[in-house]
Amino acid sequence: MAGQRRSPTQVDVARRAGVSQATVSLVVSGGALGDQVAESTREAVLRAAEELGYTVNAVARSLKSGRNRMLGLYTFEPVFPVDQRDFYFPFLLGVEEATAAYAYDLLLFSSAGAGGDRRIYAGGVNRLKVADGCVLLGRHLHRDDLVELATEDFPFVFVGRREVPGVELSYVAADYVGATSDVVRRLIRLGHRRIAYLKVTDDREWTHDREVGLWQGLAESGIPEDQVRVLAMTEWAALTAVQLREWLAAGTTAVLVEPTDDDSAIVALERAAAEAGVRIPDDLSVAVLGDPELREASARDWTRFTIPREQMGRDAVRTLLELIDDNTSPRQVYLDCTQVPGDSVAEIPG
Amino acid sequence: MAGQRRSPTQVDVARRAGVSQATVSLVVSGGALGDQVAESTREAVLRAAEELGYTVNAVARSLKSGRNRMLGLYTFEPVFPVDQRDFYFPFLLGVEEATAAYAYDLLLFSSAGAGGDRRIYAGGVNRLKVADGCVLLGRHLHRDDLVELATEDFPFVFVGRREVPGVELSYVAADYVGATSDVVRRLIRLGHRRIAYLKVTDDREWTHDREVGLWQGLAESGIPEDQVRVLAMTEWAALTAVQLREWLAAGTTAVLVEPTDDDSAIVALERAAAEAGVRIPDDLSVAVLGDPELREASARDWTRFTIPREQMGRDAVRTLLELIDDNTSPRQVYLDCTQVPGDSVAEIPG
DNA sequence: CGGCGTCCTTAATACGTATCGATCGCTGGT
DNA sequence: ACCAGCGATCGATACGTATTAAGGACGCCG
Repeated sequence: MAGQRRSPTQVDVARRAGVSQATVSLVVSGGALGDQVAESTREAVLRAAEELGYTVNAVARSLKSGRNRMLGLYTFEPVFPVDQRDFYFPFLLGVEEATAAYAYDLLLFSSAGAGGDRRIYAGGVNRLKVADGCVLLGRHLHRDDLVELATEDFPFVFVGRREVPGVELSYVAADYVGATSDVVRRLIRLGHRRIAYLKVTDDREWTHDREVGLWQGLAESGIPEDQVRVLAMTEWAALTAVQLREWLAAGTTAVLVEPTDDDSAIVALERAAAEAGVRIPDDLSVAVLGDPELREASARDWTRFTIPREQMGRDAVRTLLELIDDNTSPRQVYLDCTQVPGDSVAEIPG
Repeated sequence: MAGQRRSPTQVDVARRAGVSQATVSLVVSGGALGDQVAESTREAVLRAAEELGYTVNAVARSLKSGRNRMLGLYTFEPVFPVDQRDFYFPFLLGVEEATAAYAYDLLLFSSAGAGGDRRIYAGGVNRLKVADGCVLLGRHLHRDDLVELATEDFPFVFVGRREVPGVELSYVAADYVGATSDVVRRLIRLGHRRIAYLKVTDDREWTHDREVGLWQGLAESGIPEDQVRVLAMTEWAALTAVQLREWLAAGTTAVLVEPTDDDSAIVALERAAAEAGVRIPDDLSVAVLGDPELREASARDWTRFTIPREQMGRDAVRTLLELIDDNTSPRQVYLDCTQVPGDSVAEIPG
């Protein structure tokens, strides 16, 4: 029952077929030279392999060739994004789909987070290398790990723009700059002139890009920058009914909101508006700079843009395979977001 | 930029530290003998490793040890169940969770289905063996593959009961027999005596178990078997308004429905009932023998039972690890389903 | 000063495969 | 009869690590 019998190797097959191990390798893995094996020999080998129940040892093979036909997926998030409600789930979907399409297998590095903090080089070992390359994911990344990965020349692609000083990374990102400036230009076109911006303090790439998009949208519309009131996340305690009324009194007609993990900004804004008796969009237009989940938290059809998450996953895989196969230098890919009109933005008459 | 530089090995580190490769191995992988390395040597090695950016090669390591700390997940379904609406998705969730909990990585064999039909032994190669063991999934399995897997002594666990003549498999299954007999006994208790049963023709384990549960429930309630009218799937064309009225006329008060991939049985039944002017549950009680998705297809809260899918995934992993670590003989695990009262079953007045 | 044990390090080997160069047998041409 | 040429096969080696048996340095005791 429980023999734990060592599975047969090419040597076993060779012995049985009366040929050398090299010949067995030629037959079963038949590279370019696989044709030059005599038909009778091939049959003998295959029969022996069949009888012994031989199967190729993928580990040994990849030790030799350095290739595995496996792509890794690693996430810096504390828990692996398999939950369908998770922000990251669509990325996973896209990655899986593309991986399968290219006839690779997908290795989920779930184990990495078992002990709390997610590090690639836990215990000095880089498990990622079992795969031919790796797609990375997550907000809470460790830049040191990325530097180390890059210096090792290990092929990887981040989903989302990530910058590390002194290193050129590959990533597939949503074009937040373009999407945000589109939103701003649209607001201006609708007659808005004074705008508030609820910003995440944590100054990471995604926040930075939205801010750049904001200024860019203003510039392109010829609106001076001092027409914008920026409220950073630490100041959210200040996002009260009083604050809202004050803004309105000062002529503010629209608010841009950057979504967060928990979408608390949107919820806070909605609550403050309700308290202040401010109607959206009649008294105040609101545009969300992204694609919040907001299952039960808010039923409203916000004016927003959606991030092409599945597509980002697919493109990450494609880019990764280019890195691996063509050994090209790092690439940065940007994908357009899709504007969703929604009903939280109104026109300012005349 | 794109040097594709070979990453440093223990040999490189050894050279730089002025010791042998074996010593490096002792230091970095420090087995039981790791302590017997002089402190000065250890420091020198670690420094050299640090400077070279050495990381252990997981492939080579597992070639040596025969272990990988990877579990595989393979599905016989045509497309990998990453879609959240998929029947199989919760299994995946459970498997992933448990895998991570045990600090293993999860290898999704997505590639296997790229060329249409899913076979484990595509091209004579058993890719599954890269992993230490494998969880299997899916309705459209190839029993030959299972036989071959079993004869190879490769550890694997099926999610769902699967039987193959002459081989003892491991699986984690939902207790369909118990759940169905519970439903039947409940119907009897409510006064139902003549019952119809809509059965999937394709006689597989899951159908068989429900039928066994049906007869068992009847027997335990002391109801003769001829009180049941079985309608197999091929006869669904017969599931018309006329048929329904005929049943009612013959005294049938309840219908058991086995769910299918597309839940077409339920939809067909609901449509026929509407056509015939038969109200559920007033004129006819309906119990679903399972856990249909039915997103838009039917809004009703059917009387049914739910399959503990995530738990099955978790238990599959646990069982698999027992097979691997303790090298035990095959195990079969059954998990209880949960009855959901719903509102499609009514009492028959005394 | 020899013998012995302790502690540290190393050489050698195995894991299973892929691949290159070498070899061997054979045919056909001159 | 000899050699070129070719097709088929094999021997040897490398991939990077873990492990075991053996070796060497050193100190301690008699």
